[in-house]
Amino acid sequence: MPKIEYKSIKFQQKSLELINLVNQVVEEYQAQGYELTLRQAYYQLVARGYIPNNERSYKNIGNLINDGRLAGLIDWHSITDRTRNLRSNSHWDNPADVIASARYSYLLNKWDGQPNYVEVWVEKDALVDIVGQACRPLDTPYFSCRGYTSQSEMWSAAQRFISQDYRDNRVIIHLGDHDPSGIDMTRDIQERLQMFGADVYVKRVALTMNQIGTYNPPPNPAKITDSRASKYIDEYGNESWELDALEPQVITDLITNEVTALRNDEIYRSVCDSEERGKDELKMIERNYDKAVAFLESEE
DNA sequence: TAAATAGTCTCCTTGCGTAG
DNA sequence: CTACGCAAGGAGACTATTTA
Repeated sequence: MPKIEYKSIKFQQKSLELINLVNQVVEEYQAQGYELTLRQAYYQLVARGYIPNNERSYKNIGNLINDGRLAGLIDWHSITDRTRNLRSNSHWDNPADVIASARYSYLLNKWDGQPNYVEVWVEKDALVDIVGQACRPLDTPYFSCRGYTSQSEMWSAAQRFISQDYRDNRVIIHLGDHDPSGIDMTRDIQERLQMFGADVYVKRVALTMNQIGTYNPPPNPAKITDSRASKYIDEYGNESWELDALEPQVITDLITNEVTALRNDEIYRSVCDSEERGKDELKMIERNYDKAVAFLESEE
C-alpha cells in the first residue's frame, strides 16, 4: 500500500486531523472490500458530521486529499477516479488460459424464466460499488444515474424494459438522497420511461423517512435555493439526508431483500444448477486442453 | 511564504422564471 | 410559444488568491 512523499507539506493540526479521519474511513471501507471515490470519502465525512455539506467543502476536502497524497500521508490506492480510465485489449498467455477465463465468466441469465425483470438504480455514482457488490451475486443489472439520468440512457433503458414486455412485471429498485432533487428524480425516472412507452414500476426503497427514523442519520438543511424546495418542505420539513449515511451492509441487505422478494427461487435454483454443469464441462476442457487438442488433431 | 481557500474548467441532466 | 439564465443533481482536476 504505497504512501509516497513527493512534497513536504507542514499541515495545520486541523488538516492533519481531517486527513486521519479520511484514512479511518478508507480503512473501514477497504476492510469490507469497497473502493472509495473522492466523492464518497467526502460524503462519509459529511454523514459523520465532521464537515459541512456544500460545494466549497467538497472542493476543500479534494484539495486536502490531494495534498495528503503528495505529502505521503494518504495511500495512492485508497481513492480511485472512476471517470477516467485506460481502454485496452485483453490478452492471454495461451489458449488454455482463455478457457479458464471463459469458465469464470460463463454465467447463465438467472432471470431466464422468471416472472419479473428487475434492475437496481442508484442516484450517485459514489455508491455504485456498494450497489454492485449487492447486485452481482443476485445477477441483477445495476445502474448509476449521476443525478438526473441522461436522456440517451433513459431511452435505452426504456427499450430494454419494452423488450421485457412478455413478463408479468418490470421493476426498478431506486435508491437516492432524501432531498428536494433526490425525491424528484424518482418521479422523473418513472415519467420519462412512461413517455418512452415502457411499463415499469419504479420503487423508491431508499432513502425513506422510515429509514431516517430507524437509523437516525445526521440532517442537512434543505437547500431553499433549489427550485423544488418549497414542495419538499411542505411535505417533509426543511431537513434533508444523504443516502451515504446508511451503512453499506444496510444498503446491501435492503437490495438483497427487495430483489429476492421479486424472484421465484425454484426457477432460480434450476438455472444455477445448469450453470454449474456448464462450468464443470469447461473445467474439464481446461484441465485436459492438450489432450483435447491432440484428440481433435487425430480426427482430422 | 506555504497552507488554506476561492474560483474556474470539463461534461451530463431537470426545472423554474423571465425575456422576447 | 420558445430561448435562455441560473438554480439544483451527479464526478472530477487544475490555477489563482487570501490568510495564518
